[in-house]
Amino acid sequence: MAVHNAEIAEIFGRLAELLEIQGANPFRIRAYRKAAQTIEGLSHSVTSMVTEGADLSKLPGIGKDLASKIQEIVETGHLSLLDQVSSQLPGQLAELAKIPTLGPKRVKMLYDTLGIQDLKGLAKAAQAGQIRQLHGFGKKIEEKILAETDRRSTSEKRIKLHTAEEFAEPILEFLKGIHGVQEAIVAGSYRRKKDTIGDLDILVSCQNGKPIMDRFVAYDEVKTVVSKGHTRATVVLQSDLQVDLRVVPEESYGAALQYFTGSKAHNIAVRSLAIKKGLKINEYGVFRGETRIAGRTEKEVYAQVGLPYVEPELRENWGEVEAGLHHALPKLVTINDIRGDLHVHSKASDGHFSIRDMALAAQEKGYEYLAICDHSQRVTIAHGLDATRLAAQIKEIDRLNHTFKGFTILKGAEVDILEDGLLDLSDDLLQRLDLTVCAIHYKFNLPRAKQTERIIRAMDNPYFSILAHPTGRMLNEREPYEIDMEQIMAAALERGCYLEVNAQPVRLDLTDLHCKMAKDIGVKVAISTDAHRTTDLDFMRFGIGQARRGWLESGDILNTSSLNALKKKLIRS
DNA sequence: GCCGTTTTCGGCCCGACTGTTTTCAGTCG
Repeated sequence: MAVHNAEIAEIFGRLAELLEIQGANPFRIRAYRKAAQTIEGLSHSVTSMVTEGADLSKLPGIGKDLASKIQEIVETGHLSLLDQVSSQLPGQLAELAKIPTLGPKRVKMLYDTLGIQDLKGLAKAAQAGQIRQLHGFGKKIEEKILAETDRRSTSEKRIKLHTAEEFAEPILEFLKGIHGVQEAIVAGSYRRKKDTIGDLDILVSCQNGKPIMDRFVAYDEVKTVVSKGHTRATVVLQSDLQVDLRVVPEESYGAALQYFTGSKAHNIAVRSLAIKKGLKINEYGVFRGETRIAGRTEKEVYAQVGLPYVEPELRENWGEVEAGLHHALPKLVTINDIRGDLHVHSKASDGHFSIRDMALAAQEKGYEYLAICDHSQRVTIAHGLDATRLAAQIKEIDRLNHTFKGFTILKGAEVDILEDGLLDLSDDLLQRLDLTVCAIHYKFNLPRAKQTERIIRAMDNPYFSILAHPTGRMLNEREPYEIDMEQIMAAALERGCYLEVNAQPVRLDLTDLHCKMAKDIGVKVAISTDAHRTTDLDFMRFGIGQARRGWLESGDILNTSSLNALKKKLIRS
């Protein structure tokens, strides 16, 4: 049984958390965290690297010791050191440390003095007023713990980027309207276009922060004020979304934006570069001794440490710092590179608009083409098309195309991949289409090897063009099904097939890391909205964000091609 | 535990805010 990268990362992450509570050397803890991150960001399976005899200690942040620990995990499925540490400390202690105001030190204290091991015990002790009596604790901390243990039982999830926009944009408008505000921007993972957002980090530049803080905490959606100073404040909205505001003077805006955009790991890497150059970077600027030598723009901050501007989507410490030093950063795809959408629905299946309306909307966006891909017959819940209805749709599209100039509707279908890997429509019919997007809609729970085989067998069909929403995940709703993505991508490359980055905010599937894997393997992807209504075509921006996080350039994307080039690429050899 | 254009030891990002203190540890981002 192959151990996945995510599992190895998880083991190191858990170990780091427990070691932290034990009070181990913080830099040793950081080493485990960094290793976890490195492994999570790899596009190649560590298990196969071990099998191939690759030297793991060549990986950044992984030395001799961690290399042998990885080997142990790959070979045995677990890490004896973690087992040993877990036997000394109950595993749930790490969960407690995730509660605001509780960190490793306080969790250790609670465990040592009151024997608290889990959320339940914590809530009980807080209700009994035991916590406030401990040294270093008090009434306020106890109240916060109570509030949090209450809240935990109701909600606790990262929200989708799309949802975050709905909160962020109005707050931004509100802040921009305050007298004295020069610039206001949402930084953090929102700016890095992560698929989900834990909280909103907003940065404002102005000369005097105090009045802005006063207005901010009085924003009408604010439920509680967690903290408030002259330059930083944290509030929680009615919706339980946390919003952090940071105010800096204009001359520090770039440095603050860089700092506040993160990621944390990226910032550590950049600041380490600065140290080597005898510089110090903080949110106010880049300093040599006491003198500020940069800070107004992000670009000049990066320039001081010998880096070109790094796009926010790349700032994950997934190799962008090294690439920047070697002038090898990708020129990321932008929404303007997109020439068409290769997966949309019409009301023939579960869409809400006619083919003509969808096409007009796509043309309005400046696209050259749009592929209508309604569901196939098996997907009855979406009113999938059988052979007769699809044949009629093909004729309709041919007719409609005569009415458009400089714009082409492509004939497609979202074909269900049946359990045995066959496609849900006959080859006779499929060959009359310009392309197919093929997807799994049923039987999500096959074993990994079977599911992988199912998809690859489907790709054997000469009319398979694009694997749609390849992992099937739905953010906060459904886990991805088990597949060997590397094997699938290699198979797609071999057969002249493509993978989709489904731009639906709830899907964003492929993930960012999968995009990076696709680039490494050399298989191209289609960024498609899976639109069910005309306005859904705007989801393209989320797909673009995801692709950019995966280092993809215009040339890595199928639908940046002109219509003619696209048609050639869709012909399987 | 990692790492090296101060290289095999001695560093490791950096500052704001809170609560519990009475000068600062702990937490957070």
